[in-house]
Amino acid sequence: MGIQGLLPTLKSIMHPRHAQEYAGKRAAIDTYSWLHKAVLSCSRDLCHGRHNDKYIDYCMRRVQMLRYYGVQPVLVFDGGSLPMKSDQEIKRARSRKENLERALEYERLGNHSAAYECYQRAVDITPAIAFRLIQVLRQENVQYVVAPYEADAQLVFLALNRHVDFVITEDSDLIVYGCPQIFFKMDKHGQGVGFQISDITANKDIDLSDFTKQMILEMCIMSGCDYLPSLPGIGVKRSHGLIKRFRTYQKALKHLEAKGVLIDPQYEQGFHRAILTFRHHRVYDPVKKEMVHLTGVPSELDTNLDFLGPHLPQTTATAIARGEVDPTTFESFQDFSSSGRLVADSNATVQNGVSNKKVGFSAKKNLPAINSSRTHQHHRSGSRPCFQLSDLKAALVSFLISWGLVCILLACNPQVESLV
DNA sequence: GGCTAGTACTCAA
DNA sequence: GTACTAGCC
Repeated sequence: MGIQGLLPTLKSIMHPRHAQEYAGKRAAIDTYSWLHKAVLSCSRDLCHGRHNDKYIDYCMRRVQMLRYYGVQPVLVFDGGSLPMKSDQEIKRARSRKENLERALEYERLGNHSAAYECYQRAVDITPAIAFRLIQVLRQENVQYVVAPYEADAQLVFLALNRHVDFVITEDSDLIVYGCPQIFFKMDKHGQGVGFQISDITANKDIDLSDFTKQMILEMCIMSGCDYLPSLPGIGVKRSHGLIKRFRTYQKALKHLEAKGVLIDPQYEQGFHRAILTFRHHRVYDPVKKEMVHLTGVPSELDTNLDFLGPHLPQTTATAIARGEVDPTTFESFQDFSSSGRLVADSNATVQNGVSNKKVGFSAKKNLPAINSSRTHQHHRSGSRPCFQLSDLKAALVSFLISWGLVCILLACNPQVESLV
């Protein structure tokens, strides 16, 4: 759900941007935010378990648009859900079920437009739906990675470690996770609004000039987030005022208690957990090819981190990241059966790092989730490997081929022109 | 003024 | 996931 009311309070530092302004850069994409809209055009079929490519077309058009403007996309998918979010998941599942029942009823009564609306609310973005898109990404040589848990944390990991230059999303949580550069609300033409953490000191609505990263995090959690509901009557403005005055959430809570506000004893512990969840979320490191924390866990931290979700063995984490196994069931994804429906083979599971023979997607098996050689090329940190001459040649050849293709397409296909 | 809760919206023929 | 807004404190 993100942080309610956060984006409007940061309006003064949100600037209209176009995808072409990010030419030459690499973007990590919150694919869920695309899929969420993309499935609307074919929700009825998806609710009935029938395949419909429209949502794939939606995503691929955006991929092509970004590539056209010189932006290299890396699509990031959500993985398993966290125990802390299970209540929310149950509520959403119940709401989808109710909407599906309503849709079927409206359809029986012949009210197709009402049924259609309910189908849109009933459609669930399953790992199988994501997997269909991943198959196309593989064919089109588009880089992707499936996060072990929340995509948000994975997106920020890629940005903080310079695997990408910025993130494309609709979700305000990216700011809470500390993402340095975000492109919000990008439409099909490539228009959206840009956000840079370095501008935060210039914000007008709420003064964040002396706020540290930690204070922004605490302000956001206090105003209510996915991992902790806010105290009654506390939104962004009041939590900002409290953190500005008291600097830490502990002191702010003490002040509220002194004023007679009743605070559940569990609340402070929940606050601490929420902080740790944002800071140390489990993500996949495409270079180390293993699960790591978004930011390193200090050795003195003796808290049990089980609420971050279990640590998965390297083979499992890699199979998930590559989209070879379902991140929620660990079952292997199989190709489509003759009926055109996606089936997961229940006999092919990865458990405790011991992979069954069947695990692994047969086609283009050796294509990594994020091609590590490419990833290395784009490293700008101290650990950046040497840039090889063969890489330069390959890059030059692929650049010339790409531009040749663009020119041919422009000459033959008026649809490409419409992207401009 | 700020928060809450409700509604509407995202696609695209 | 978002934005907008009526109604409440």
